[in-house]
Amino acid sequence: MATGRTHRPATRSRGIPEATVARLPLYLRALTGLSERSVPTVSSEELAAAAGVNSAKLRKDFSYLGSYGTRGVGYDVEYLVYQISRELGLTQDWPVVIVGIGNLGAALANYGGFASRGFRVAALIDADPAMAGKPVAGIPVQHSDELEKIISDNGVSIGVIATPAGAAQPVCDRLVAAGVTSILNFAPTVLTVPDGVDVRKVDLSIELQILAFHEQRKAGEEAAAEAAHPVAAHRGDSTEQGPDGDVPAVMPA
Amino acid sequence: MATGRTHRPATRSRGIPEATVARLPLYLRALTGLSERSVPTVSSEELAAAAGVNSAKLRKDFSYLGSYGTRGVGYDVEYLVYQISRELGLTQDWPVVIVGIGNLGAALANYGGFASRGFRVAALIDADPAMAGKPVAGIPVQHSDELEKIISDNGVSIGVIATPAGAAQPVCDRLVAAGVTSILNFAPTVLTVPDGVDVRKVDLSIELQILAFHEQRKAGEEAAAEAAHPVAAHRGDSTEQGPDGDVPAVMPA
DNA sequence: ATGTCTTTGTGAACGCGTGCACAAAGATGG
DNA sequence: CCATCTTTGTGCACGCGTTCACAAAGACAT
Repeated sequence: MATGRTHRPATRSRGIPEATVARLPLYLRALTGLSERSVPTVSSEELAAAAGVNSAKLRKDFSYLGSYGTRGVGYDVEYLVYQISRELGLTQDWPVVIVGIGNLGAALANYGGFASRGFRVAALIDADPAMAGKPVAGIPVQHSDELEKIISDNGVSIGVIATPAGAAQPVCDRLVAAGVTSILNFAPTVLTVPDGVDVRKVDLSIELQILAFHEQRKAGEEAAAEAAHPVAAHRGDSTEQGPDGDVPAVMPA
Repeated sequence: MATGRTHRPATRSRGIPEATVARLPLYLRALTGLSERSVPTVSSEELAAAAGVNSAKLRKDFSYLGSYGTRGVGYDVEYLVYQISRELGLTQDWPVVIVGIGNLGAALANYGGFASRGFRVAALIDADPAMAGKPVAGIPVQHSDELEKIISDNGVSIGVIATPAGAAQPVCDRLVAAGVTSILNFAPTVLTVPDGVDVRKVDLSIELQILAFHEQRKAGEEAAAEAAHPVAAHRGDSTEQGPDGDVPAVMPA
């Protein structure tokens, strides 16, 4: 899970479990697809398959929102789209700022998934004076000096940090001081924020490391299987290097 | 949590809980920072603070790896870096391919966090013939036709998908058929893969939506607090544009 | 109206993850 | 060598999340 919450003691906001909230966007996307194909109703089984989850889980998730289904029939697609959108707060307009317009920041500015979901890129901000005025995704980049003014003029409450690691905390502090209360952090750093501010972290490197762990484990099991069946030698890896690589220097208790 | 696992019934790989594995990269980063500053040892309390977690949790996490600390002193930084790296499989070289060299793919190719952690970008692949040969991050982009050959020649087992949503599943299928067994997916789609293949998902839009939910909730509470202040309006939750917006058309059971 | 059939909504059980609190272990000083 | 002090490693309890399994609810046909 690439999610890094920041000190909210498992608060179930208004009775909706955090895990459920995290899945609502998934359902919403699947439903939007159905809606575009003019599918009128959908069963929990079908929708669950489209969203890649268990149908029981989906039904329980929806039960936290209310009784929006019809037994024997399923869920009305349009109605459910509306209910979930409203629950997530996507029926209103969320101006966001992106700070740090490097490769990643530019990618985010160009990302279509924002505008289609009620998010509006209010401004792109970078510390490099050479970037100022240069348009990215049709929006002129503004200098960091303008940060506080931009936030307050546009009523921005959500900020995206795509700066290098070193700049992240200072930028974060300025965002918070200016009134931002939700931060999506792409910089590989642990951000410290006051109470009441939400931080979510996306870390590309961490995701890859988790994959590497499982990959290594799979390679190890495969090697063990090969040792049992010395014939089927797939993938000439290296010289056998099992899951432990070499011998641990300290014996576990 | 930007994490989307794919059908692994909470398998605790080799006794290490999934939640712990997800935190190991976090510890590793904090430790690397200490190592660069030549700090010899660190206590669980200090390291936990640097990694942004609870110290008890950190100690329990490390206990799954073995007894690598010294009571009364703490943990040896260098030794711990090595142990965690080995556990995550970062002592070996992981060639990865990035498919889909748009804004995001380019950002990933330029991302420094990969190379420094045992990952090597073996190839950049794109379906657009116009991109072929063009260097991105110093690596010439190759055409999709070469995909299978690249994977097998380089022994690639980890693939990164940064294509548009529509192209993701076909690309995924080809990657898997060619031998890739771990996939990091940035496309906003649910990927279907055979057993034995790991998928992790990073979805920028979903993270923002989760933030919007909490933001809305905060705004609602704030409004409720304001409503309570002026004349102490008890339970005025119906006419107020609170967290519910408008009145639900269906009454919950 | 009655029965059958489909699908929801949920009570209950279970398992994982988290955090507390403390005993064990080792360092350090006298 | 003994006492004290620091910090680890972990047993235990608790709460959240997941899954099962089924009763209730409604559609639909007769």
